[in-house]
Amino acid sequence: MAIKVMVAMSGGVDSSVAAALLKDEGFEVIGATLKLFSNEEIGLEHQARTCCSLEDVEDARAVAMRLGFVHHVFNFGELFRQQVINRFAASYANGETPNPCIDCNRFIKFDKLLERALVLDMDYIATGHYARVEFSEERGRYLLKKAADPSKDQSYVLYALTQEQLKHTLFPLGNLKKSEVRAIAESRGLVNAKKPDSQDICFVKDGDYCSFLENTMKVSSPHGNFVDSKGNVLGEHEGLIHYTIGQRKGLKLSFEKPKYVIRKDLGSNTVVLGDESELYSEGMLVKDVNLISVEELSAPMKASVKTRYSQKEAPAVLIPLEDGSLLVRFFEPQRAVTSGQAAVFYDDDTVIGGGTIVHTPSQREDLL
RNA sequence: UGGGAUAUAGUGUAAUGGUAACACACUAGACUUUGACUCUGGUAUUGUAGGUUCGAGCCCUGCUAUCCCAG
Repeated sequence: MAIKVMVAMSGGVDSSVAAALLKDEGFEVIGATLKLFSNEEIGLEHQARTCCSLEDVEDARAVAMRLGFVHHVFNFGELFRQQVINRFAASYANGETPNPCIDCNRFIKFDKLLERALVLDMDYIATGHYARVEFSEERGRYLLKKAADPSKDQSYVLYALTQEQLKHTLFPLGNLKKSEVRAIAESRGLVNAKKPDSQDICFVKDGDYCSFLENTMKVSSPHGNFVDSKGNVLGEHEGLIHYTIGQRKGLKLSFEKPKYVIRKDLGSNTVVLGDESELYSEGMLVKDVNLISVEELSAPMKASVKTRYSQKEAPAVLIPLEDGSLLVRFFEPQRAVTSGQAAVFYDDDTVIGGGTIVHTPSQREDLL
């Protein structure tokens, strides 16, 4: 009997090609497109184009039809709002810089969608992510690995997957290059072969997350002062949510040298500016840790650590703490380590695990 | 309404009298989970009115503005 796979299809080229490849390999494929939000919900005109627009659903459906398999649309709007959008807003309101894609993977695609797939008697779900899953006999564990194409690797946003989830997950694009994927789409005559890569946060139109937070989510972020590390007032800022650690542009202030956001203080509603040199951290605390390649960490371990998406990994030591969080010490101080962002630990191309960065300079002293 | 000094892009500075430079900011684009970082471009005829000179930001005069000292 054929192995059954549900492919999460966004309407983009990647997930479409993933479906095509699985079909070629003889899997019994069902396509599923998730309706995650409505335009009204995210403060847009009914007609406006977004990633969950009707066009995208139609693209996915067209591909499914062309390749000859069934296609469903699931409405996960309520869940998406709770688990992704609300968490995103809460994180910003708390002075952090969140990564909603990770939550979407963790709570929606690889949780609720997988659950539904299993209920429908599927063996696996598959997505168009650029990453690889392997089972290690030696460890008796499923491993998450980087994609063969390092420039497209998305293992960073998948660090939160559990063994149970990985066991039922396929990433058909893990060994392909983006150009190869486009070529396959082209040769199959898929409608979205030339569709631009998606980027930015899918539920925020034009990258304007500030107005989304303030107008749609009603997050209040009053103006306050820019100060230097000594507390001298340098100017007025437009609300904490407008800034992230390491930010240089958009401060609307000029000095002899470029200034960067080195800290945000929720209590005093101030944004602290400083020189590039003040951005570096010796280490950080990581909470909500999910481990993949190992069951648990009982002793300090060396790893390469990524503190932001598309940022180079840096060597560090992971030190397990009693409450399950990790203390991470870098070999070389790292730039712009930011609360709310994910820290992902690698051993070469294998994901050891990851978690959420909790980091404020004031904590640095007692922690390190 | 006494004396002195200065006046160059949004900001801070540069330019032996010879066709305005640098940094920051802003802006366009690339990259991008981050209007982030980074990268590549773009943006002023020098407070104002005259004068000297082949030629003035640079010299001279008036005006205006600002700063300092004295009141």
